Parts: sequence; C-alpha cells; structure tokens
Amino acid sequence: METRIDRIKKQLHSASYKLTPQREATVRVLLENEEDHLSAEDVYLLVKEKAPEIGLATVYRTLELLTELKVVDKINFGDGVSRYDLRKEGAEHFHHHLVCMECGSVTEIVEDLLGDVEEIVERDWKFKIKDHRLTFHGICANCQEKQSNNEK
Amino acid sequence: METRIDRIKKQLHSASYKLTPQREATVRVLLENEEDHLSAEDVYLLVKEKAPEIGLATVYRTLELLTELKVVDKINFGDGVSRYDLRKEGAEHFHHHLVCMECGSVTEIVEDLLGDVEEIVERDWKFKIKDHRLTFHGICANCQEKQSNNEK
DNA sequence: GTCTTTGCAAATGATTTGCAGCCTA
DNA sequence: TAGGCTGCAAATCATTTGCAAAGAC
Repeated sequence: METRIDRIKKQLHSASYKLTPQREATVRVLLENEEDHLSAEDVYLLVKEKAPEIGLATVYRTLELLTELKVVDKINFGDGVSRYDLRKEGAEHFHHHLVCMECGSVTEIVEDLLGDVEEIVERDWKFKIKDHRLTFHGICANCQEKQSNNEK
Repeated sequence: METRIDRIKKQLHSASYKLTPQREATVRVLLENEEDHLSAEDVYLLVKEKAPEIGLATVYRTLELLTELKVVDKINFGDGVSRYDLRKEGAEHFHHHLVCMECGSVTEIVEDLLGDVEEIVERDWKFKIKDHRLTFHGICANCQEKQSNNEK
C-alpha cells in the first residue's frame, strides 16, 4: 500500500528533490500533528525530539519547499508567525479556519463553502481565482458555554 | 459638518487618548490613501513628507492604537509585512481582497459576499462570528489580458 | 567528482521597547 | 507638576543567507 509519505516522496522526486532523513522527519511531524497549526519553531522542536541534530534553518527550508510543492499551506493568523498546514489529499481548495478570540483554538473547515462566492467573483470582477484564504474570528462553542456559565 | 477626522478624534477621546499632531498626520495619510494597502513603512514615509520629525516607532504605535479602536484593520497578505486598511464607515464587516499573483495589485470588494456562509458556519459549527478575513489569490483582469496578448 | 543538502553562525527586516525629554492639562 | 506622548537607539523575534563540511549518485 502506498502511504502518504510515499506519495510526498514521489512529489519531491518529480521535482528533482530528495526525501532526506531531515525532510522525512519534518514531514512525519506534520503528519502526526495534522490537527494543529504548527509554526516553524513548533515543528523544529518536535523534529528535534527525534532527530536532535537538525537545524532550524533546515526546517525552514523544508517547509518552504513543501509550500512550493503545495504539500503544505503557509498561513498567517495575524500573530507574528507563519503556520504550516498539510493540504488535505485530493482537496481542490485550501480549507478554512475558525479562530477563537478567547482561547486561541483553531478549528478547520474542510467543506468548500465558497463555490458560489467564487463564481460571483470570477464573473463580476473578471478575476481568475487560484487560491483563497478564509478565516473567521469569533468565539468557539466551548468558550460561549463558559461565558454563559459564568453569568449564572 | 462633522468630518471623518472629527469622528476619529471622538473615538480616541472616548477611549481617553488624544489626537496629537503626529496621530492626526498619520490618520490623514491613511485617509488620503484609502485605496492602497500601506505597510507601516509606507505610512511612515508619507507622513514624513508632511511632518519630517516623526519617528517610525510613533507610526507603529499609532497604527496599533487605531487597530485597537477598530478604525483600521491590520491585514497580512503573506509577504512579511502588515498592512493597514481604514475600516469603511458603517461597514459591519471587514471587506474582502483580490490579490494578483502576477503584479501584486490588491483590489477591494466592499460587497458582503459571506452572508450565507456565515449563517452556515454559525449554525453548523456553533461558532459566534465576530469578524472575517477573505482573500482570493489569482490573476487580475489586467494580467489575464497581458498574458493572452503575449500568446498572440 | 559533482551537485545537493545540511548545520551553524551571522545577517536581515519588521516590529517593539526602554528611556529621557517634551508637551499639555 | 504629573501623565501621556514622542523620538531615538537598542533590543527582540521570525526568517533568510553565506559558507564550509557532509552526503548522495
């Protein structure tokens, strides 16, 4: 069976890059933390646990490479750091995010919510859409509940 | 008649801040360049033309202040800099952007495209939306035309 | 061997902060 | 005169780059 790593390896090869141990360790960390939205520093610390000799610069270079190959998406929630998110396999579009202003949690929405909107934009603005970024800022279900409990 | 500056002045006062000459100069630059998406450095250079003694730190501090008061929105298109956008008066929601991957131009969409989408998100994810960020990356009408001309 | 990739340290660039002086209530 | 506000310079933080050594084909 072809694993996810195998497929990423192929993608690298077809762009004439190698899956070095460092790159593999980095990809594994991303796979094992798919739900999180790790910064380069986060990834570095996690990779370091398995491969202590790795350098931060290598992590940055790998993440940049993976971004180029569209294996990951680089996102920015407005705090000063870039975060890296594995692209869902087969997903045509970048997924969306709900960022909680209370607790900072980030929830992913994989469903494509923008089909109709993109049609309108392409038609009315004559803009050829290649990608999108949609983030909602607000209060997550958890924090809403906490708030209403506090009011009791 | 109450000008836009007057209203911003009131907003500052009601949060017990003053509209100092430096702050006023900064706001004026933002008003005069509403269509652009200026970085702090951009704002600094423009303010410097009128008030050469101003410091970059003051511009940063002013922009931060205006962001807090929701007079401007701080946005990030993925290049390493924050940009500042005057919030449209009366606009309930932050407007959207089309970023051209060819020429880097940024077009604003003031229309609210997300009404339906927000309803879905609030209902299905129990997420109380306070704000949103929507950016499309693609090719603007101009660059599309240039490309098809080159192919001739 | 040649070309790619790496780790380290130094460089860069955006943004923030410490602080002494300034201005205004 | 006290506090907010400013300009400057130094500090910080994320990210990038130069370079010599190490590794892959």
